[in-house]
Amino acid sequence: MNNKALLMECAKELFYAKGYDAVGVQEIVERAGLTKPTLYYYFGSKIGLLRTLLETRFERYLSQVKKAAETRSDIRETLYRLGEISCAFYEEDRQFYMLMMALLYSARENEAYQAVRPYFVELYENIVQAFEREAGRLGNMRGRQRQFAIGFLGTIHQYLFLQWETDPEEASGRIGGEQIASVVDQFMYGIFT
Amino acid sequence: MNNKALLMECAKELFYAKGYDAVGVQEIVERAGLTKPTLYYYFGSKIGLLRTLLETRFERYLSQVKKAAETRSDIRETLYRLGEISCAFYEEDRQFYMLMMALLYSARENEAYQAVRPYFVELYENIVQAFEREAGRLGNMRGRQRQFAIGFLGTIHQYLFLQWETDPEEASGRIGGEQIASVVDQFMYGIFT
DNA sequence: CATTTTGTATACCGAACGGTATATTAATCT
DNA sequence: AGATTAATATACCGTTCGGTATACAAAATG
Repeated sequence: MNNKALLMECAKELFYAKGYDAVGVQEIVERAGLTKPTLYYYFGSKIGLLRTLLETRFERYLSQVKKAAETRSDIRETLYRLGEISCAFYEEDRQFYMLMMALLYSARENEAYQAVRPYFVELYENIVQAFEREAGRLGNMRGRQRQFAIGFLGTIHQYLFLQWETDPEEASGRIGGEQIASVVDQFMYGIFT
Repeated sequence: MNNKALLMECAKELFYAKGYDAVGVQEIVERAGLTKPTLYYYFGSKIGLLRTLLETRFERYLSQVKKAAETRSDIRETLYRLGEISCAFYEEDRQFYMLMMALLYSARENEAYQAVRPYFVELYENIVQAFEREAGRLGNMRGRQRQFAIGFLGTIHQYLFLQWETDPEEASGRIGGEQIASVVDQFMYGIFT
């Protein structure tokens, strides 16, 4: 692992454990066995480091979501696929997933929140689109696509958070596909009745 | 409003807007038109201020939850009641509610997280107890009371978060009781099938 | 009225903060 | 080989951080 990647990994671990604001630049470079100018050489600033970290890790997830949300198929099928993708993203790096959620829930005026926000907006809008297309076909959503999108993302996250509380470390292995299906089913029940 | 209450109010607003770590003691006292020794006179430390704030506002909510969770009645009825109490708590001070949630989602090693944690543990354990009693009557929960408790709290929060996203300020007025009922119903469907 | 308690301000502390000017080494290019 | 660029370190910057020693005023208490 080169020093740039090393710094991102160390920063991720510390941001996850102590929170973005509570971690100093000094602390990050010490963990990496480097010095401050090296960090500033690669990232320009502390927030630049966070931004690069988010970009690197979130982009692939987002592109998968985009593809799934654009694929014309049954809405239930689309939601299954989105659930699977999200779980895979969670399993790939649980710490990173939880860091993202913590940032999402942090204060609006905070730099760290503003750094994650665009990614979640894009994620959210892709889900909205999926419901939007379904509405064009069924016409029974009464403009509640945005609520459904938030609700769906919330439901998935709630399920993953439960997994996390049960077993934070990666011991238990993959999450079963049929479990995701039942979560989606439960969500669909709440929506279409 | 006396200076102690004033400081707590200013701190709440700033913590909500910028995050606990991102707010300096200086900033709090400036907003209140006071000086640092006054803050330290009342609260001893920055974290002491947060702790006092949480204690003051959370205790009443918690006592209501306790009462509702202990009351022997149909589980559906109990969950309705808990949903109502939680919504009332949210409406009483939306900023404070969102601050609490942000703190709950913040990093484990963070002082601020450790300050809210006990309250959520107690909240959570009261909900577990309610399910526990229901299990004693029905015996069909297979030890999943803890999961149900997290799931229930998550569902309620998800609903309130949706409200918040739709209208952060207090314009829209009270949330209807029948809406809460339908949220609880949806949750119950997921659990008992 | 004297004394103690409560509440507030001035002025300061050492430490840590994010960030940088400058130098040096290691690798790449011509 | 010489020049250039990329990558790293030493040592420092001013600012802000959480917190405090001290003094003083107002209010309560004897």
